[in-house]
Amino acid sequence: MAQAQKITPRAKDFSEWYNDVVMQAELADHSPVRGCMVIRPHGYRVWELMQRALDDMFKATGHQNAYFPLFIPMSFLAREAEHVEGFAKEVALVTHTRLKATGKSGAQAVTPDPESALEEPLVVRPTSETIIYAMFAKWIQSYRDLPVLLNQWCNIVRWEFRTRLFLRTTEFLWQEGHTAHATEAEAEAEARQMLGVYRTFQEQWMAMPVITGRKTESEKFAGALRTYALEALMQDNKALQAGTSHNLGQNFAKAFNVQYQTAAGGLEYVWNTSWGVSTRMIGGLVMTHSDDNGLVCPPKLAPVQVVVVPIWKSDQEKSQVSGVGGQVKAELERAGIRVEFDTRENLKPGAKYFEWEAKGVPLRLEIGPRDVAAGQVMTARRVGGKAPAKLEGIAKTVTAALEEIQAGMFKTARDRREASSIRGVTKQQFIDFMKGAGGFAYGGFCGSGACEAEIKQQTAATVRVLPDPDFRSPEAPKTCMWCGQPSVAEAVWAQAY
RNA sequence: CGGGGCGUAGCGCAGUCCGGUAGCGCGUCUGGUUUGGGACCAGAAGGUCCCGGGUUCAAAUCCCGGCGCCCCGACCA
Repeated sequence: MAQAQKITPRAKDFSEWYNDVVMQAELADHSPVRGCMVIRPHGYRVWELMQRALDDMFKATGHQNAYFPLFIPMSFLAREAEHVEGFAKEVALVTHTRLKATGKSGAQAVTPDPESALEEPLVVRPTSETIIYAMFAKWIQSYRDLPVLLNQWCNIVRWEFRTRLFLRTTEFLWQEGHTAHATEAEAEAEARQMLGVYRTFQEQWMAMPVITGRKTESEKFAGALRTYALEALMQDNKALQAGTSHNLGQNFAKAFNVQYQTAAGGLEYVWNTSWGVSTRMIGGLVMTHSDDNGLVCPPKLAPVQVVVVPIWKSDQEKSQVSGVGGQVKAELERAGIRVEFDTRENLKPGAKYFEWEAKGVPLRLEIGPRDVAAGQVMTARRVGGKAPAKLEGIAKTVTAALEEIQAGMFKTARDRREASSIRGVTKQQFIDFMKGAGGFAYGGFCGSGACEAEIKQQTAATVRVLPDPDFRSPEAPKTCMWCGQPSVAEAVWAQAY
């Protein structure tokens, strides 16, 4: 309820709009702890639906779930030089194991008991490579033990300066896959495979178009050999990194001594990968599809796919439409559709419409006396118009409509992204583009970190990915769009979240 | 860590300049009438005015000192 508040229009203030949509769709709320969020039932349901789809895909590609601890010995983080460098600035530490009463009141009533200081502080995991590979070292002896294909669903903590609901919070939920392989080629194939899984999920479930590709040195994961990523373009033309997959090489294997005996009797380090997506995707979902009326959710991830709203005047009409509404609900449920029958009597139908629209329900069925008489319901799409539908075969009609909505959302989002992309940019076009509306800019790149840094400094744009073949321009650029030196790869730039 | 905004009922805000003991809208509760795009009438409940000190006969309001939140930038998934 409480639908009277207005959502700030996107055009007025995109950040405010985003906050309003998240809050009014009841996806999440701010917690008493700065930078942390509470994921509310409606938002958590979206996450559960995401988890289920992804988990099925992980299982189908041979992975098993496991769980590793929240606490990691501080020294573990330090074992891989690049890794510790990457995370040192944002780890939370556990230094004591108990509190002591001070006799004061309020916030000063308790204090860490100095007697209980840990000899070695524990870090709250910002990611689990170190503790997982420490365990892999115990479990892996022979080439017969490989590959190891694990995943865990968990929370992690990164102490961020500035946070935003779902997009960047101090604590967030994610999954992290961790694998060990006998050869570099296998590890590379795994990293690429999982990038493909993410792409399938984001395109087909989230209806969010992504560009896949490789990260440059400056953007890759701390400790990885190579990082691959998926980048989506939000409605404000800023890019969102929606997932990453890393070929870790033997960096962690060497740091944690993960070795195996080969068939020939030699001793080799394993090759690792890690890959993850997080609740950040929910932020991506919001900023890809939603409008000034609230959340727009693709049917496959909508907690409520269909809402049935009865309309009546007299008691007789009420019992009539309620009967039909109940039947429709039951029939849709039998067809596996997530449906809500909104029988609340204290709200007028219009108020219900606004509420369910803010919550992103893709399809609404209105049933009034006139519909009952005509053997039909009125269908109203969250995005798109109203049309009557025969009661007979309603489940089929609705299923088809949901599929059409899902496909339509992907197409709309992809068209929008393409309309905000330019290819083969020159330096001046690039500067103007980034200063103006922004979006994805494709151009030649010399590969130098110096060029990258200068571009970032002058335009706030970074290389999002060196795109995979599916996304490259028909003609490979010959020179770096910035410095004019020979291009080593096409790159996609954007200002990013 | 810089720049901006803000903290008063569950939510959104007015009142602060110019001190006089707190109000509006929405929501909530009760009863009744309503219901094809945000219902109406009547009644009711609900507040340490962010915290601490100071000035004053009197502080939401003035002074000093804290704390917290949001937005923008630097850093980052």
